[in-house]
Amino acid sequence: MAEAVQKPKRAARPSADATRTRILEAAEKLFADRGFHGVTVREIAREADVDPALANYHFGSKEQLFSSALLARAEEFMAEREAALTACIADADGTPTLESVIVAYTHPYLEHAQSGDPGWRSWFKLLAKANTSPEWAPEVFRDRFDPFVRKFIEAMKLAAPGAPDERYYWCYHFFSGALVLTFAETGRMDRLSDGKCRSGDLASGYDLLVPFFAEGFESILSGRRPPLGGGA
Amino acid sequence: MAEAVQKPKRAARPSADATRTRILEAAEKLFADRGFHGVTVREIAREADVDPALANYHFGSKEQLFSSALLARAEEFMAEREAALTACIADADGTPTLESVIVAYTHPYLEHAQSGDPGWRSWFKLLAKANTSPEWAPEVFRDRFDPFVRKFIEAMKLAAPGAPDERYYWCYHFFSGALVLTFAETGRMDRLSDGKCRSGDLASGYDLLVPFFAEGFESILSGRRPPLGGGA
DNA sequence: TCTTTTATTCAACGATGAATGAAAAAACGC
DNA sequence: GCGTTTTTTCATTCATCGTTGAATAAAAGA
Repeated sequence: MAEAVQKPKRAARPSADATRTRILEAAEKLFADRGFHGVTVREIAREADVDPALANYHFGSKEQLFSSALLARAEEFMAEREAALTACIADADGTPTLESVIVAYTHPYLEHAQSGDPGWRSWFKLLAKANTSPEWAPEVFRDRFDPFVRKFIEAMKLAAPGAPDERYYWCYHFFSGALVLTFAETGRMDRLSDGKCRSGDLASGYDLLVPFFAEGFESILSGRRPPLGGGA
Repeated sequence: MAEAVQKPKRAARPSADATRTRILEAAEKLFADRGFHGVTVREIAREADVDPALANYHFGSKEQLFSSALLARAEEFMAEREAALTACIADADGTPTLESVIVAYTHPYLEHAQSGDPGWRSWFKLLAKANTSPEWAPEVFRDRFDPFVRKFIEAMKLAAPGAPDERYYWCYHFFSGALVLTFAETGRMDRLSDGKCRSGDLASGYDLLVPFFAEGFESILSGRRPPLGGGA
């Protein structure tokens, strides 16, 4: 268990919390850029301008440091999104539109990306890397992310009931792949479009992403567009 | 430059090519599972059952070995897809449907995943990891993947002309995020659905993915569903 | 103030990383 | 077969990894 928060039975020395924060921020940034194995504890310490031994002192191990970095913003992020989702359902008396559910799920990404705190953009990159390397912090996915995703899928069922169960999961899967990649800002689009399109222009991406996936979800879940049937 | 194929001015010793192949296969598998920095050259050599020095002898460096592993199947894969795309356009006299373009782009994934050669499934995982860590082999993306993606986007313009340029890029971006994640088989869906849905059932995923994205593309590119406009 | 707890520094530990160069072995052209 | 080239082995290069323990400093409790 990552000791992200030391038990404060006695008041912590003022600079200790600051040290932990500095290490976490450095870890977030470097892990986001180069992944778990691409970064050394010493690099993180250098970036945070602290002694290398402090990373282990405060977080126990490199693995726990990674988990702590991923977890740090996950709590806040998931709580916000869950509140948005609950409100979205309540506002619609239990029958929200697909688009409103997608907005509730997605809008916190945009908000934080534009919040002025660059740490959020790093964290989204970290999330993208962890998404294709779940072995780095499986417990964070299991305990923090998965439960919220299940609520999202329940909301999708409220918005578009009656489809076969597997379709909700596959549709979510497509959606999450696109969403996570979009907010990872890999810069690929910039190159492909010769600069006409910028990965960092997340507002434009968001404005297109929401209707794009609302339509995709609806066509599949309503059965308006049937599965191909030729894949077997 | 990765010497994926040694210049055969003299016939190579039979076992030399076999050694290279064994190293490449081991590298493909291990890099796919744990990423570039998560694997050591010694592990690859052990998996391939060869001396560790041979990896450097045949490929020059760990980085070139990674590039070679990513490149190995890329040539064949991209050529097939390009042929499919060209045929799809020609068959429709220059005005293909969105769905047919998506099928041409995507179907080779499914074919190889079901080909019985498990190396392809590893390679798709490798692709997914490289997709969020393009710094591992930037030249492969630039030289092999990007040109084909540009052709795909041109085909989308034939199928649904007249939309603002950026929309094609963003739509492709969403699509590629979902596609790559789907064929990476992370197993996340299995867990989320309590086993009701299997990541490895790529035929089912493909059958839903094609209509899902055909509809998403169409709604955005035709302007039937306008961008949100609230993201700024 | 004195004791206890918490935080930080510093110097190491053993293990392992990628890569290399020289020597040995195997296949080749002739 | 013989000389040449290609491939393989082996020992070793230097650098660095994550982590630890002892010593020191700073804060907090009494």
